[in-house]
Amino acid sequence: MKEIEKTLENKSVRPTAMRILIYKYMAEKEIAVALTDIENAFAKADRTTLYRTLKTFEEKGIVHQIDDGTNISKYALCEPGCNCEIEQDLHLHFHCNNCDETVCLTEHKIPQVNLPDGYVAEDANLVIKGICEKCSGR
Amino acid sequence: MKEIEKTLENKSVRPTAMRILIYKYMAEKEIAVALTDIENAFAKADRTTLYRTLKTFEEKGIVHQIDDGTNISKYALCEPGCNCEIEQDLHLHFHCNNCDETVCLTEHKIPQVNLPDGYVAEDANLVIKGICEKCSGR
DNA sequence: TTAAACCGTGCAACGGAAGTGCATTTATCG
DNA sequence: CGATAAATGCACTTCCGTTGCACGGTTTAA
Repeated sequence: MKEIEKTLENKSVRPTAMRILIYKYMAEKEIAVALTDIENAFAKADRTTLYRTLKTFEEKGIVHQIDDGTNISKYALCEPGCNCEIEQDLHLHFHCNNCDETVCLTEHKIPQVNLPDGYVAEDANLVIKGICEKCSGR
Repeated sequence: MKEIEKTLENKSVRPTAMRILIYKYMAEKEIAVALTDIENAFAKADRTTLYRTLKTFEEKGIVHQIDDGTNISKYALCEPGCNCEIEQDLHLHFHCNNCDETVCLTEHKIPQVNLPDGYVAEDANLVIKGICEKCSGR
């Protein structure tokens, strides 16, 4: 718990109770979460607060936003040392068509792609869809 | 014009006036279009019709849906011989951070990715974001 | 040919999610 | 303690995707 406080402070985010709880919630979940998920988990909290908390976390590099093709923004904690903004650091995401969960495959980086002349890459997003470990029965 | 009719019929879609127009519009545009784009282009047509037309087109393999990370579904015509459903055929998409346009890079396929044990890939989506040819000034 | 079935289209409305403005509370600093 | 800024909560708006229903034209079957 104290660790979370420290983590937030290191990223220059004030460790309020709400923020610590949200961080904790995301740390326990191993999958990417949507705003609605957090909303349901914390019935007490207002959606706006959660919304802005996620925005703040994202700006400060605490979480990264994931677009898994469901048209619902998901978020996941950045691994220690994750530099989302650097292209080489971009890992891919896996979305399960069965359980509808999205996970970070942190170890799997997005392969380098050669673009046509004139195109400049700044960011990349790769989502693989299929059946996840849990649902495939290994 | 007659060609479009034929194309639609070949895909077992009845070539109504509306559908031909929409097809024509998408063929002329070289970028992926959102429902709203079409809506603005055809002020007369109802949103629902366009929506369902796109759905139909998608089911019949005339267009493919593109998720470029803007949380707005875009659509683009399939190239002749495009088999969107087959993983090997998946091309990548480029979204320009400047002009906000999304294009298909049909020639650029999504590289094969090794997944952890237990994960089964069925589909993939790769979007590169950056500056497009037009905006980079070559 | 006429009736029935089907399909395409249009109108209205709903629901979910993102986002904004403003008031209020809470924390920080002098 | 008081002033200032940050965080939170409430209300509301907008946008997009989606659905239900009704009308009209076209196709199909008797």
